[in-house]
Amino acid sequence: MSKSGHKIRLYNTLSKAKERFEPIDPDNVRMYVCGPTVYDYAHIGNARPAIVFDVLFRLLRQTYGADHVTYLRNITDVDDKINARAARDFPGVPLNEAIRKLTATTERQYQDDMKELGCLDPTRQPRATENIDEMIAMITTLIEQGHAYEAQGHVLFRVASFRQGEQTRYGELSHRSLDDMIAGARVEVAPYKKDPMDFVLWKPSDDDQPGWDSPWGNGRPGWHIECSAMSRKFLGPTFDIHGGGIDLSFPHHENERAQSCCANGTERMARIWMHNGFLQINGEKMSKSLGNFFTVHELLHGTKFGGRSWPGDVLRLAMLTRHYREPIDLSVDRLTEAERMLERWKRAMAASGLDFVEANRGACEALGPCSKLLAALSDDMNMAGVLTHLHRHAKASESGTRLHNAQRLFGSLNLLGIVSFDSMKNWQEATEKLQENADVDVEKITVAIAQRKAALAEKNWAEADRIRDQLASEGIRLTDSKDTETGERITRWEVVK
RNA sequence: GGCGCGGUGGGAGAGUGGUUAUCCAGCGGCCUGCAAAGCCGUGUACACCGGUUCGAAUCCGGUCCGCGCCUCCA
Repeated sequence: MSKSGHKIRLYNTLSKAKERFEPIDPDNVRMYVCGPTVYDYAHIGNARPAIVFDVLFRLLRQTYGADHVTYLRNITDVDDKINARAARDFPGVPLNEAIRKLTATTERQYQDDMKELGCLDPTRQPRATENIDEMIAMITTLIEQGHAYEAQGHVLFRVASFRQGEQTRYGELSHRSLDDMIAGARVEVAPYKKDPMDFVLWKPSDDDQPGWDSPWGNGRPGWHIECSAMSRKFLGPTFDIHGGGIDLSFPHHENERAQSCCANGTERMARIWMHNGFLQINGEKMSKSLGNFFTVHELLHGTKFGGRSWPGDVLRLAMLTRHYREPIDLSVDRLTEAERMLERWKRAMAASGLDFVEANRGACEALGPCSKLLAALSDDMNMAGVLTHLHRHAKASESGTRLHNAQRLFGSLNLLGIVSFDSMKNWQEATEKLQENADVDVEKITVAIAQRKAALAEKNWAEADRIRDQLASEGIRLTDSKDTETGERITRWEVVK
């Protein structure tokens, strides 16, 4: 049971069912998510797992306490794509230096992008190149225990050795049998493999490739081993949640799991395996060849998508308008709808008496989510249910119990990382600034409103409308409302951009 | 070829063996001198064909269509 009383249920790819989430250690809930390979700007598809698991991170922090959750997201900075890109972008520079430059810049871009999307920093973001020793140690163990073998400078994992008695365990996660995989394999099998499914743990490096000394000569790790080595180092042999995109379930996660269980002598690597669905653009798979490939940076700052840029909070909300396990279609319509929703919520909060000034920071940040919303979120992150409750609070804060619902709305949006005290403060200041900076004569407007009020009192509709139209032509919009107590007409004005 | 996922009203998107999802748009009404905003009400929806059932969009079988993975990929 969580400290705040709600029960979290999560869908486990391994069991193909929603499971009650029971942390191994409630004082240290541990989650590992596969992070980026830093060779280029993150594309918008990369943003989905970052956002989805950030929401889960926030839910876990809310449930078990902010100091009782460890979220690890790795940085893959050794990879053949990186080598190729470094050589291309930094010709004439020694490869190691070129790689360092490339990965450092790309990683910085990634961090900036994710921050703009409202993602908290994971607890740790270990780099592969800083944990080569741990990988070598793990590979050594695997060889010693007969789970791996050396062949022509390569070290390969013996897939058939991941078993329980007579029962092979390889394929349990992605739910496919070894026979199926071999039958359906379309890749040529390297001659040094004893079995077609065996995969690389370590491979030799040429002089023009990054390499590290190892018992098997100068070489570099295979892709899968880094996650096994780093998760063990920072989270231990068995942890609570392993996340990533659905495309990673095979072979990456299958391989990770085989390596870790064999090397650690454990039955399980992670208790729950979670996978987010793929992102599409206007109904098509995003790919460079289709010309519908967009980076997070382009969406945030460029004009390639829909002819304009999109704020991080809008992108985040749009990304959360579909259940994380389903494919999501990103389109201008979806973004526009998210933007309108968000705009309405912000207006509702501001109009309901929440004032985002520094003096209120502590009180605002202490506001929590509504319990029904939390229950929906805890049900395998049922965002549709979450959105329903957000709408309810927005509606109620516009009409009924205003302040209370605005507080719930803020507390909920804040939990989801869609708004924060600072983002609302900036929004509020920007709105005020728009009024202040606009080239308007407040005195004149005040007089005009008074004149219109007088005209209205005489039921001189024509004159009243003329004044309103005149102001409208100057970019000032008047809106009337009634004082709920006295019934008196209240006229507000705002600058229309 | 193998494995898997999905097809819900004009659009988005949940859920569920019998009871309003929700949001946007539309329509009707309230409020308003009129606007704007807001409020209330409103939809022949659940790919197709069979089967189980008192009752299925929800369970079972089949068909069609779309998609993903099996190769770097979030």
